[in-house]
Amino acid sequence: MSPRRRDTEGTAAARAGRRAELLATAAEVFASQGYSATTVRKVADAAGILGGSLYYHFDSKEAMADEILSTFLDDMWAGYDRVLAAGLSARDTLEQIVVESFRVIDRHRPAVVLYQNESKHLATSERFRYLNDSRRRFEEMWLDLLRRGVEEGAFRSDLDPDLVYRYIRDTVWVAANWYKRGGRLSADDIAKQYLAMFLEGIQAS
Amino acid sequence: MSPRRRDTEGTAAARAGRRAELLATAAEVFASQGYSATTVRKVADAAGILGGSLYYHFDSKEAMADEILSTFLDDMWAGYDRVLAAGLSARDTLEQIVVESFRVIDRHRPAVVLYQNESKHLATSERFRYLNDSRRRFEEMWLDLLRRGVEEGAFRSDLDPDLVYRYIRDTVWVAANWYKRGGRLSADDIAKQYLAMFLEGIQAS
Amino acid sequence: MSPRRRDTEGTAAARAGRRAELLATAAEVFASQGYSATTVRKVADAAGILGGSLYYHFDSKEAMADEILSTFLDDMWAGYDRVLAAGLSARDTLEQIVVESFRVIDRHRPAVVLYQNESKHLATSERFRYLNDSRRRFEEMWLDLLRRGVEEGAFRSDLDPDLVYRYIRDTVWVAANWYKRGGRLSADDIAKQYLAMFLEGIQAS
Amino acid sequence: MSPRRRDTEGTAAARAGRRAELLATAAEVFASQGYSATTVRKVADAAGILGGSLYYHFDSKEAMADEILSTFLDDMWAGYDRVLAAGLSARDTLEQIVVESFRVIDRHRPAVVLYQNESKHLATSERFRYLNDSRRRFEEMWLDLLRRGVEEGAFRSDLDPDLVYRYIRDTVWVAANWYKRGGRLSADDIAKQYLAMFLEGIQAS
DNA sequence: CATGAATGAGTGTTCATTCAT
DNA sequence: AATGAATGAACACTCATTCAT
Repeated sequence: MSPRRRDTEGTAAARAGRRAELLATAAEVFASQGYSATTVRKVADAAGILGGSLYYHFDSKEAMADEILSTFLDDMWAGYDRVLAAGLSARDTLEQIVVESFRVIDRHRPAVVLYQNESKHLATSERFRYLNDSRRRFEEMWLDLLRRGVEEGAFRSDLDPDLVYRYIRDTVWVAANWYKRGGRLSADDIAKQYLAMFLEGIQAS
Repeated sequence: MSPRRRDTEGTAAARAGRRAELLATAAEVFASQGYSATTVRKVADAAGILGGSLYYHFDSKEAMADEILSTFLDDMWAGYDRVLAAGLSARDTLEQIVVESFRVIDRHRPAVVLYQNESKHLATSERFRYLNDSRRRFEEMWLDLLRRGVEEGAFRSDLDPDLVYRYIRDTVWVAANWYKRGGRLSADDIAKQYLAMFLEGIQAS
Repeated sequence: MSPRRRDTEGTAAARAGRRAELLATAAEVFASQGYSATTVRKVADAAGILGGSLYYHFDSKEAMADEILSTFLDDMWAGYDRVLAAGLSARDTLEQIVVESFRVIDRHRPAVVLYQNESKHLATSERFRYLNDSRRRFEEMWLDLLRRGVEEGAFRSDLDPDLVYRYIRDTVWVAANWYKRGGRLSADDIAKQYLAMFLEGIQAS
Repeated sequence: MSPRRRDTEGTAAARAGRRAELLATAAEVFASQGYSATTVRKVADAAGILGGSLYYHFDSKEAMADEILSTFLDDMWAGYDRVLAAGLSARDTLEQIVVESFRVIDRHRPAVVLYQNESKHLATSERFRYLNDSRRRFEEMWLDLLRRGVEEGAFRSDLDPDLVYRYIRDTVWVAANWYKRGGRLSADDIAKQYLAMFLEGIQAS
């Protein structure tokens, strides 16, 4: 490794680090104020620079949202794919997927909130077509999983599959709105209790 | 009833009707595009009038959101209060509250979506203080209900009450995002299945 | 005089009375808020009717200003012409003109304020050309009067005539801004004291 | 003085200079068209920039008026205070105050016109409370001065003090409407002749 | 990398005006 | 005579974006 190469790497890494910092800030502001209500200036203020200066790093406000969302989705699918590749039973897969989901929320909370609130709207633009792709793959994954669980005798057969899908999907992801890293309950704690409710319900047995 | 009185009533009713029409349109647009991303002109377009004409009926965009939200919340609490006054067991109360919630979603779908997405943001302004009041009352009602259910031996005691509260709250209300009146499943159908999942879980027994 | 003619006259008189009432109201509002800052609705509110209803009586906001100003100017010139026709000395003429001016202020206070504040701006439009005509005639009248007074040995000759003209003009008319009918000093009282100051100054002799 | 400090000063001075330029332009337009009838775009046009660009420099149209008026009033009172501190006789003080007033008109002509025409209206808003404060202090100063002049035997005692105050106040300030820098008569020339008229009147002696 | 100044399209809102009733 | 509802142009102001420095 030549010093020159080290310098270049150092610079590139520094730049990437700055990008990541700015994106984290932007995601936080987008999540807390809403994408549309967030001005570029607010993001810049939160980052301690002037509005125009963000354009040195990003092409547009949309580009920031794009990078925030695609980073989150890539990470999410990497985790899901690991689980799905493990060849577990439907019940165990569901467990792992839910656990993985709360870990993703832990790592990408503001991005998840942004996704939750704005993906429907953003997906109308060509640039965000992948949001729809992801959503469709997500839906297929869950419907397959639920169907398999019924076949394997693990899940009840008297419930509407679409409804069950939406039930779990909504419940898990909307939790990003209140989840706080380092709070009383860890992501894994929440996953465990949510799973208990999904599977067994809240009724005393 | 004299003709004159009928005329007056007709006029007043017509005016109220127009307001309600415009509010319904506005709620629809706010819900589908987001409050902040919705321009007053978009609302007016959807209503078939010009942007400025809305101001004959309403003081501001905020005033429209205000009326939409307070109408919905008033109706919701009227329903809840009827249930709570009936003196049912915790389990039956939960059932009725969930059923009532889906009926409110049926009647006020766009308002519920608006509430879901924007109340946090809107509540920072004095005018929408009642949003916070309602949220607090809502939270108390649920925590009381869940505590009582545990005492009555109806609900499991091994779950975190705050978490259960959020679980049910989120799951019910977020359904407003996809619920469609006149779809395959009625509001009561959805309530019934959601209750089954809340209480018994999706696991085969 | 036939009954029919009396009816017609009665109606016409009533209509003219309503016009005059509305114009008085409009003048009051124009004077107190400024022509441009006064909305048609404010005038209508002050008159106890709705904004659109004013258009039954007047063609436009400008038409109201027009009628207010021309009525005032006509009355003012009628008074001035009476004075000028009397063939008095310059000194006595000045006295009478000043007295007459304060009487016009008494009768048309809001119109005078409107004239003071807006004539410059309004006079750019064709419709208000008469404002410039009046101003020019007014200026000529005063310069003649002052010149004659110097010739007659009544007025000092060491002062700039233009300056003296502006001095008196401004001082008299700007009083409309604070003059109140029925106040401690009548219009004639003020005229007398102003004349004392114009002629003799405030210095003890 | 280090180069760095010089740079910083240069930049700050340049910014202040731009502000002052824009304010001078705005004052000119406000004075000639009236505050309310002046659109922000007209101001921007006169400054050779676009409407929105003004908001980089100022928070609002009101903020411009605020800065214009407070700058003028601060300068005026600084001048008055110098005169008042000199301990002159009432007569000499009056002379100096009038001279100073015309110098202020010379330096702040459009601001004075703006003040004249709009202060009554603007002063209703909290932000412009200082307009009322200044007006009150101004009134007290004059009434004190006139009373002292009578006591010192310099001014006539047969005139109404309030009336004399208004007479002088109006006459001096309304001159801002026609005063032109570099015209036939300098500010000091006008002051001298106005003083002659105030003190001795226009009557030949 | 960042700033300061500007752009220009668009936003919520106002308002003079119209007109069927 | 007056109302109620609407129009459409204009307004103050915002904001994503650009660019010379």
